[in-house]
Amino acid sequence: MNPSPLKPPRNLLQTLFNSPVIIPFSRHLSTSKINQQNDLALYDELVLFNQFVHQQPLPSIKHFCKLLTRIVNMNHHYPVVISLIHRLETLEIKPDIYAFNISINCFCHMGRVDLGLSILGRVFKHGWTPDCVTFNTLIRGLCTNGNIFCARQVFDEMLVSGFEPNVVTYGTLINGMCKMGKVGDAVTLLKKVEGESESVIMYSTVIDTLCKSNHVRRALTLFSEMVENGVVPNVVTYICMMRGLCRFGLREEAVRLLDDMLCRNISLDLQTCNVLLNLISKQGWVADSHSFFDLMVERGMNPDTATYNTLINGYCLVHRLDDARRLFDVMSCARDVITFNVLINGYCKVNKINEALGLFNEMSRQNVNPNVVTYTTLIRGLCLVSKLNEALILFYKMQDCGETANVVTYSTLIDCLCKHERVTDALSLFKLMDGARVAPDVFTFTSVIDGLCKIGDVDAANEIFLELFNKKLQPNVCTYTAMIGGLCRNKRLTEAKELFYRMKESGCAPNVHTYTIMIKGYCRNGKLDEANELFVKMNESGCSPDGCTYNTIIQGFLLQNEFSAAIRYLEKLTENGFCLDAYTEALLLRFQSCGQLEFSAKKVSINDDAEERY
DNA sequence: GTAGGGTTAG
Repeated sequence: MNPSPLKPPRNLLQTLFNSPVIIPFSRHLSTSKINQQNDLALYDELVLFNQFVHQQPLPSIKHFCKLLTRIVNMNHHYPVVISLIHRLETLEIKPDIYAFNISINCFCHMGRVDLGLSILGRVFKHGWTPDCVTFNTLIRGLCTNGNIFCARQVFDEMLVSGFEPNVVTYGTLINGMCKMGKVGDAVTLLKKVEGESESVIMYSTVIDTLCKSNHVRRALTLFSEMVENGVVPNVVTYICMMRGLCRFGLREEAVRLLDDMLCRNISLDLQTCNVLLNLISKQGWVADSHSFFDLMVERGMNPDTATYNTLINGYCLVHRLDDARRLFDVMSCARDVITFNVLINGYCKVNKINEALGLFNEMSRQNVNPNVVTYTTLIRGLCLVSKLNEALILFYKMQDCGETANVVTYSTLIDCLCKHERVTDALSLFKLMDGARVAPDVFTFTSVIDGLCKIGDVDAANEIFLELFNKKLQPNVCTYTAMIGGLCRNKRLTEAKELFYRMKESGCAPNVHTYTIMIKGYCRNGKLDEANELFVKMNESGCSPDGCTYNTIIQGFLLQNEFSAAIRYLEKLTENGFCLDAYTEALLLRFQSCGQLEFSAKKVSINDDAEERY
């Protein structure tokens, strides 16, 4: 087979270095593959480099540096640039500080900060003076490689050697500290440079880190301090702050921040508006997102399809399907596949499968092609209304239509089959994935593990659990909880306990479901002291019990005739505004009627809908 | 050559 004329030969560099003549190369622009275009662009630059090398007199090092920068920016060809610089040296073209900085940057990006540092030594050896960029590049490299300590040392070295750090130096170091979770150090450093107009970037970095590490109040305080210091927040600052406020459901503060931003007349583009709109919509604050939408229009912005999709999704999230539909009908720009998917998903979530299917049929009339998401959404919708066979038919139909099922499609079906106790069907689908070359993810594994546990086949579940590790996947809290639950239900308490502690050791925090399942396990095995102990522990580790946890522990005590403890928990349940479930209520009545328990059931609210989860 | 955020659906 002939090699593709579009691809440079593999030993390109070698050829170029050894060749005294310019290599002829015919270009074919018909290619559509991006990587081939990148190869072409690189090839062109390499040809140019080769021309430079053979020019007399030689172009200056500046010209070479410009070329090298282009190559780096093109597609991060760091090793290529390193070898080109090496080639310059063999040709006795003296590198300047620019060339050294480029080398350091390349080495840092290749994860070889050590080599970057050795370049610094060579800079001194050649009698050159490093500049701020030299230090900044090294500090950045050290930070991204996790060596904040060394980065700090370079920074201190800079100070004692009389080099003046600039805003970028501080920004780089602050960013590094934030990424390493040392936000306190970052704030201290930030205080040293506050007031600089460019410090908005540093403030944004710290604000973002605070928000992402659950310190949204501290972020808000820093935001105010920043404004007081005369630093004007920009769109980035607002987006970071808004995301934090939305994540913690602080609606009032979020709306105030949005108003503040609009008052400042900060120039907003459509894309930024869509990002903000998405944040508000995802919270289900439809009234706020709609007024923001109106404001966008007032300000002369033309909402695009993404704007409408975001807004429609917001209405769907709060189950206001009629409003979502109205927007869908009146939208002033073209509907795309996402518009349909959003609304179809909205209908599916409220079990309106016929409306969802109606929209699906509407798609072809409007010349919008359904994609894998459309099919997966509908499959999920069908499963939700227990139409499993129809879901399976659609699964095969989508593939007939040329749409390939992906891991989400498989996982959705497998999960639904498991939940309907059709574990054998789920397993055959699970095995089918291998042949279809679709790699199962942690969600797929969790569904299968849970399904097997629920039908009592804990050994099979455990095998799948081990397979997950073999596939280099990391179990999440649901995976662990499913497995622990299975072990508990099968009276394999010691193994369950072991896994519970192993989960914590691996850095996966148990949630309310995990704790409740463990508590139930203890209760069922008559270990009420340990159940009690864990109940206290879960509170201490910041995980609040829910109604199900209370019901579980009350049932445990009642069944062991530990009535006073049961009543104590019953009171706590009431205090915290939770309800009894049907089973707890029946137990209470049973013990009351045989005179073993004196308790007025009137004091507690009973909720027949409260489900027994485990 | 060096510092920050975000792009709608399962």
